[in-house]
Amino acid sequence: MTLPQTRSAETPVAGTLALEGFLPYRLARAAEIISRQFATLYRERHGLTRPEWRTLATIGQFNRITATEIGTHSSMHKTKVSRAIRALEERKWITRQVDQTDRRVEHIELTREGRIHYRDLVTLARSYEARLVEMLGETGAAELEAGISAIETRIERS
Amino acid sequence: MTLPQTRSAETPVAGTLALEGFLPYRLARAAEIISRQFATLYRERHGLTRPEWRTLATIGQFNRITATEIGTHSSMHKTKVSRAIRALEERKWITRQVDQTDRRVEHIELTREGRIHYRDLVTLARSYEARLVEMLGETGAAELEAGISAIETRIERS
DNA sequence: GCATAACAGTCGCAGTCGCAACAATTAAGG
DNA sequence: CCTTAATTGTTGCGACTGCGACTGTTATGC
Repeated sequence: MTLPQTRSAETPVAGTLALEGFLPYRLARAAEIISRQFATLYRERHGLTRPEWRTLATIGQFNRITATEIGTHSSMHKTKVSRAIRALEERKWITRQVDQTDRRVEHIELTREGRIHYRDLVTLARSYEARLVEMLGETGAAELEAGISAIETRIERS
Repeated sequence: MTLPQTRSAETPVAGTLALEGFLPYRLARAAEIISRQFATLYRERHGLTRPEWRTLATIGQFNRITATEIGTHSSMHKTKVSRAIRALEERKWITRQVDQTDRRVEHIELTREGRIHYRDLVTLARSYEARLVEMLGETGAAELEAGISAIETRIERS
């Protein structure tokens, strides 16, 4: 697959918008390319979906955490988190225990097996990120990070 | 909603990956924020979904185009395009006519009504993009574009 | 000319998504 | 207390998604 090009057959029409130059489209497309590429790795290697990967990454990062906190930290809707947690629990990669002082809350931790997979995922993630930076070049990667930082700090979320 | 923070309650654990610093995650998140923000505009104003917006934008850009070309240009799966085309046709924003020399192919054009909405969408898109660049600052926006360009030119798509 | 492959677009289906509603529990206000 | 509001996590549901199979058509190779 190649970059979306202006069709060879016809010329763009005046008074129009060039989709391939429109920043939100380009950003969405770039993110999707990277996301899919990385997802292929953890899907093939661990059989995880994207929500499951994010959930596992968050649990591993904090060792003991609640579902709501996972959602906040990984920018996922609570139903996505809930379903990912259930899937990871069924694989016996995590356990939950109800908080005794507030029984609405469940604390989630990795099992021994979960920790093994998490460590491997961290390695996978680091190596993919390194490969990505290498492909983009130091300059390109730095610019991308700076641009993303601008979004993170300057855009108010809906 | 605020940026995902390291939880105040606990400190990150050693040997882990910080999701909030992981480039693919940050990129996906940034794209989603922008995408949602812009989608709110065209959804509220024209009642379009994301695939419909991309499809309409592509048809308007080329004036006369086929479904396959729309998919290539807008990076969308052919079923997504097919369904978006049907929805736009039901609104009478587009028409299709079968190519007489190759009857597999359909040429799609905007109707008068479709063109009216398209022009408004172009204005909406340009003003959102301008607002976005303003929020990011000239530097931030330029860096973001450069980073995206690096992805577009250096990453081979799956 | 005929069989086979390639291609355009559609559709059925199973999986995923987010919203709204929900049960269970705790917090807040009088 | 006791009522009402807020919070945590789950679930039902309708909408959306991509895959593979399909129809109809054109291109290719013998």
